[in-house]
Amino acid sequence: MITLTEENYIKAIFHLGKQGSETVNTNALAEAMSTKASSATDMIKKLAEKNYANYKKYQGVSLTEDGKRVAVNIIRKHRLWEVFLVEKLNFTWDQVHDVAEQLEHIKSQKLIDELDAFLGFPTHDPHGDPIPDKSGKFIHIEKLSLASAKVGIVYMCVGVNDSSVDFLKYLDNNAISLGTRMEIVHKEPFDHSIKIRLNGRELMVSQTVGKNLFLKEV
Amino acid sequence: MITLTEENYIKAIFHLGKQGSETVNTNALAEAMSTKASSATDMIKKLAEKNYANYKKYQGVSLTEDGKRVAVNIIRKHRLWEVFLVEKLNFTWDQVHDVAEQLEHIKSQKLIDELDAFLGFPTHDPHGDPIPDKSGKFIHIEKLSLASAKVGIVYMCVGVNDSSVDFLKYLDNNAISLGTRMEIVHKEPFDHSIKIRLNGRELMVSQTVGKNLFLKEV
DNA sequence: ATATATTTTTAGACTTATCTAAATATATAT
DNA sequence: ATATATATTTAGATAAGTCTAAAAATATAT
Ligand SMILES: [Mn+2]
Ligand SMILES: [Mn+2]
Ligand SMILES: [Mn+2]
Ligand SMILES: [Mn+2]
Repeated sequence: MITLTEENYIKAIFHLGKQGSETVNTNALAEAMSTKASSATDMIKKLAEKNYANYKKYQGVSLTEDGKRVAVNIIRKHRLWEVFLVEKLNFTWDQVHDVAEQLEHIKSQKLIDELDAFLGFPTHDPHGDPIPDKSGKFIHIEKLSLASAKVGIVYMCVGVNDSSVDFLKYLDNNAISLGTRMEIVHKEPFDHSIKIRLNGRELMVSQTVGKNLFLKEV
Repeated sequence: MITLTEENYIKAIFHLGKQGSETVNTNALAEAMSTKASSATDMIKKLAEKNYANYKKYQGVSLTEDGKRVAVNIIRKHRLWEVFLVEKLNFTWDQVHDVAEQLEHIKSQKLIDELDAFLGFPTHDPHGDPIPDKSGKFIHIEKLSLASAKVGIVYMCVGVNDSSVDFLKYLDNNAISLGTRMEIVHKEPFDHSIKIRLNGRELMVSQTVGKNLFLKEV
């Protein structure tokens, strides 16, 4: 039996440590969990005790195979629910995350299998993030950030790095969504801002935007 | 802020005390919550403190208007999710309750409003229980138990009193579901068993079944 | 009316997850 | 190499929800 809190820590270790294999610092984990380092230490010990995490004092934490399995399953549930909310319940992509944070902890194998089928076995969530299949495999599409895109080439938007409400609304306000095509017009060396052309009009975006928007060549 | 545990106690008080207005014994509440009377006492105090419950020592507990609002909202969510699971995700009526027990605690007004609309504003759950509308109103249809039905009259099954897996599977095995029509053929005075006719065939059911199946005249 | 049984509450302990403050280990700078 | 800074762990408290055992109140029986 695994608690909701344990699940959330495991998920955080997975995300911080590149799929849970790299070692994660106690402070980084505490920061991600909006808690104190002492609390993180307590939980790390508990996860190690339960064989979800590898831990040596002062040496950071990583996930065991069991821990990774748990993490992937929660991520799968989270992203499937996000698809459901957008596709079936008229949520926008900036409204789904908080609800999915709750829904991802519902325990029922049949529920998630049926939801997957009901949605037509989606491979990506509303933010372009891949949805692991039942066996835990991610479909990885190669993508690059707008910041590293090349002038003169046409790309399609395939994801976001930052899924914050503010960023997603910024994209909405500028009519950028998954599938939107854009050409890189100019990259300003001074402040790394980027001029792009989409749907005829030109738009200037900051380096921050550039780093948080994922593209692929079309 | 209200915890999951508080919500479950409030729901139990509501169900035990006929919509929360009648007074509920500490022992009955503990029994319903599968816990000890001392724990129930602690929670009753807490609910009274938060103005969800009326409580005088040794005199039992009932819900305040606030408490009733909370209870009705949870019941609304529970039953809407049950409809979703049956209508959209191929769950059978004996599979939905445990999952709905989890889903009913998800907090998002938009989620429940949109789910309601997505399902076509259903008025009853898969067990025939009424779903309160957004304002908390129940549509009450008059129904009677099979045990109190009259010989020679034709009825339609509209609900169950006992939603246990065993009872629901018993009904499945005997091809009885919501909407099934049946005529009362004979009521046995000795053990109160009942002979009914449905779809041409005759079936003998016990008094227990009679008390747990709800009908209305057609 | 008094004794007995039942119900309910209280007292004190335990678990999980959190916190603050202090101690200890590791990393960095001179 | 030693001092200083940073990161991590430990110690001790707190709050929520639970438990057992004992005390107190209420209900029932003779
Ligand atoms: Mn999300
Ligand atoms: Mn997402
Ligand atoms: Mn139910
Ligand atoms: Mn139901």
